[in-house]
Parts: sequence; C-alpha cells; structure tokens
Amino acid sequence: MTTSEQIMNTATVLLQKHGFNAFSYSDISKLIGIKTASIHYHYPSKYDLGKSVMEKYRLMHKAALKKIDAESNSPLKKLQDFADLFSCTMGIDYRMCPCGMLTTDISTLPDSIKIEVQGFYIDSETWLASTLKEGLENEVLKFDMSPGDCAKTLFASFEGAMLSARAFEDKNRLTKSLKQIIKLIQA
Amino acid sequence: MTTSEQIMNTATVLLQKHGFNAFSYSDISKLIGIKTASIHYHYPSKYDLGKSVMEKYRLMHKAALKKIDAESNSPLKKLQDFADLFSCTMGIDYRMCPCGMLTTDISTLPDSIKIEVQGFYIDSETWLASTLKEGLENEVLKFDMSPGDCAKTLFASFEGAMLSARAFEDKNRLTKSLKQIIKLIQA
DNA sequence: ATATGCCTACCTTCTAATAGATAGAATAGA
DNA sequence: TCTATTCTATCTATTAGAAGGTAGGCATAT
Repeated sequence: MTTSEQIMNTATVLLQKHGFNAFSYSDISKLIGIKTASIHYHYPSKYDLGKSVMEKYRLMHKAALKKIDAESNSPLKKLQDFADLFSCTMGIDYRMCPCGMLTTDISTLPDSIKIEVQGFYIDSETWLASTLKEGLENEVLKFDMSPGDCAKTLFASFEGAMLSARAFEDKNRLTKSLKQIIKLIQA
Repeated sequence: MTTSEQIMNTATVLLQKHGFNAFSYSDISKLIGIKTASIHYHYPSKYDLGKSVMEKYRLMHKAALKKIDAESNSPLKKLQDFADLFSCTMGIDYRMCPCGMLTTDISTLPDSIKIEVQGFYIDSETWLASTLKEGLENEVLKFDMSPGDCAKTLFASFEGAMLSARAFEDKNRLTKSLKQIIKLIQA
C-alpha cells in the first residue's frame, strides 16, 4: 500500500470514529509512523484530505451498489443487501458512515467537501429510488409516495439508525431498525 | 437573562449548528461580549458546559412532551406534534437536535455527557413507545413490532431526517420525511 | 468584610501549515 | 556508459494562531 493510500485509509477510519473536527494530522502521523509534514506533501490541506476521503468512499460505495445489482434479482433482497452495507460498516468498532459524520460537521466544511457529501446522498438515493420503483412494480413493496421521496426517507432513516446504535454502542439497535424500516414498506 | 444562561444558550446554538468539537470558549466570548476566563468561572471545563447544555435541553424537551400530552388526545396528533418539534428546531437556520450532534461526537466525550445524550434518546423513546402503544390499541396506528422497538426506529429516523435536511439545507426534506414515516405506521 | 462576577495576564499544548535540507530513484544528454 | 539533473518522498525546524485552562486582581453589592 502506498503512503498516500495509508494516509487516506487512516483518515477515513478516524473520520468515521471521531468526526472531521476531532482528528488531526498528528493523529494520522502517529498511527502510520510518518511526520505531519509528509502528510502535507500528499494532501496539502486537511480539506484536500477530507475531499479525497469522500471521493474514494463514493467510488467504493458505487461499486458495492453495482455488485448488489449484479448478484440479487429481487428488489427486496437488494434492499436488504443495501442495509447490510450499513451493518458491516458499524460492525468494525462502531464506525459511522463518513457521509453521516461529515453531515453534522457540514457548516464547518468548504464547498469542495460539501459537494462530495451531497453526492453520496444522491448516489444512494438514486439507486434506492430505482430499486424501490422496481419493487413497487413487482408488487413486492408497497408505499404511498414517489420512489424518489421514499428513497430519501429510507436513506435518512438508515443513517439515523446508525447514529442511534453509536450512541449506545449497541449494534442490535441498527440491525433491528434496518429490518423494521424495510418491513414497513413490504407488500 | 443571567450571564450563565446567556453562555448556555449561546453554547447550545453553536453546538446545534457546528458540533461540540467545532466551537470554542472564544466563539462564545465574542458572541456575548465577555472574556473566556469569565466563561470558565461559570463552567470550569468545556465538558461541564456540554453537560449543562444537554441537561437543560432534556428538561425543555420533557416539558414539550408533557405539553403535547396535555393538549392533544389522538395518538396520531401527538406523533405529528412530536415531529413538529423537529421541524421547529430546524426552522431556525438549520439547527440540529443537540442530541444528534453530540452522538456523532460521542467517542470524544466523557461519560458525564454520554449519559445525558443517552438519556435524551430514552426520554424520547419512552414517550414515543407509550404514544405508539396507545395508537395501536385505538387502532389509529398499525405496525408489526413492539411499541418500544418501533419507538427506537421512529426516533432514529427522525434524527436521520434532520441530518439529511441539513446536508442540503432543505427543510422540505425534513418535513416530507417526517410525514412519510408517520404515514407508514398509520392504520 | 465578604462573596460574586468579571477582568487582565499568562501558560501550555495542540493545530494546520510552510520552508528548506536531504537522500535516493528516475531520467536525459554526451 | 557515465554523468548531470530533476523528481519524489521524506525529514527537521519553525511559525502563527487557537485551544482549554489557571492565577490573581478589582470592583460592586450584600
């Protein structure tokens, strides 16, 4: 793994665990055994680093969605697979979705990062909307709103469920809520 | 208003807007025209201040729930009134619920604050659970889980909806999602 | 005269960021 | 092929400013 990858991975974990305003170049430097000046070489400013973290995370997330589309055929199974992505993230010492973390910090971030955060919402909501539409047509799912609106509500609820699991360090809170939310729109 | 109240109110707003790790005693001092040393007189450490903020917010929130119970009789109306609390909070320049903000910061906070944050979840979830139970018995609401579990999911979803509205600075996202979530459990 | 509330002045540590040096790898020209 | 140069990645050293916090002084009100 290259140094710049190591930096980004470490920054991602610290962001997921503590938030953007609660980790420093010094934290990263101690974790990977490198001086802070070297981190500035790869990522001139902390905002550059934050932007790169979200860019990479979005790419990985999009790839995960593509994989779900390729593997599952039932829209319901797809939704469950999507929910599993959240559970897996929490699985490793209560890491939050970086998007959720950055959303609380959003008023302290530059547009370059804000755009990536919003992009993550849109990526997820777009995928969810088309999956929900499919489920509605197949009569596997049932809800009284547009698939687009339902997607927004669903994604927000999933992020909220992560948050609440984190508050109690209780993964059960997440998995239970994810299941229940999906059940609410089942036909 | 006493100085200590002014400090707490200012801290509450800064917490709601930027998060615990993104405001300082210096920020508060500039906003209310007082020196940082004077803030330390009232709240020796920033953690003391954070704890007091959450304590007061919990009290106000409990009072708001009591008021809903006193005013509305239908469980459905009560739920809508509860949701309105979230909308009102967001209404003033996209302020988040302090509880949601502190939840993302939770790994950086002492137990004294963690307990207050969890307390806020429990206060809300307990109230929601009994309201949901009432709605279930009156056949105004319908869901296939325990009122307690439904309450947790509902509250988490509401917090998530706030977050997503914040990401886009779009209050509509919040109000729409709140309505849709309630509709999902309507009989 | 004593307690309250705020001040000035200071301290220490951390933070993000920069400048400049260096060592080694890659590359280009003779 | 040998040599000169440039690039890459790291380091040391330093900066300016902000952070949270403390000590002690000075009014005012009781």
